[in-house]
Amino acid sequence: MRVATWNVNSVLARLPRLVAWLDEAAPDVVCLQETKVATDAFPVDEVTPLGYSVAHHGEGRWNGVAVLSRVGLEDVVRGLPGDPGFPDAQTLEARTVAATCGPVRVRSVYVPNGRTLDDPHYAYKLRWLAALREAVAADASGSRPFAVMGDFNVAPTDEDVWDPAVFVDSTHVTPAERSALAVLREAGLTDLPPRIAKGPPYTYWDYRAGSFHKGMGMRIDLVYANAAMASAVSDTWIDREARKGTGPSDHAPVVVDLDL
DNA sequence: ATGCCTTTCCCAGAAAGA
Repeated sequence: MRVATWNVNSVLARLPRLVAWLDEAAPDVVCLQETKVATDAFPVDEVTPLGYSVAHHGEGRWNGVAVLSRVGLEDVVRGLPGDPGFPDAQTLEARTVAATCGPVRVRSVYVPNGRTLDDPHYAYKLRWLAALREAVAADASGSRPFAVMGDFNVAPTDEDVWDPAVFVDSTHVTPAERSALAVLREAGLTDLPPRIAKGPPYTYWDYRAGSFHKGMGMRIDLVYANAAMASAVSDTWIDREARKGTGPSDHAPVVVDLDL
């Protein structure tokens, strides 16, 4: 079984690349982030011919997450219990959706960016991660294979950033953000390390300044698996090919192969 | 110099991304 996560940076703008990638990589389950369309505006008709059912949680211009599955799609849960919201609890953003796909359960996440350390968005990011820990606790400690995967907007270690000096006093690398991930793992989750194919295991490269070709990347798209899933992993890899060519997302997919 | 690119809103330029 193959599961994957990919921040597509607009599912409509990425549709040709997404369909081609689904056809080629043939994942059984895919978590998407930054769909940037309303819940009922997901291009379902474009992926059903490939065998996928869709659970989408969108809001329009920003954010938006989905689970695509060709092995069943049940018990869909949109949103996050205890979501702090931004800028307030009355304004909830579409940043997570969970579903059971055959033998596994997955949760697609698009963690808030944080913007800058003195921005209210940064405090929101930390509170959102704390709420996520509570939301995944039962699945993480269960016997069914489970993973929370997506764009965490945190580089877990300095090895996950091309130049840590550039990120001094920036979001994505602070002790508080990394601690929030550690607390999340304490729920019973393991960060699946991507196999090193060529160079560092980055999953994101800024569109600007030729970052991809200069190797200026970060590993911020993560798969956090519980024990039942981690023990079944046969391979974890980053599909750098998807970041090449015409009209790519700025993120590459992370793919996990399972022997269940 | 605080952009360099891409996407959305929708046709002008702002906001956001990380």
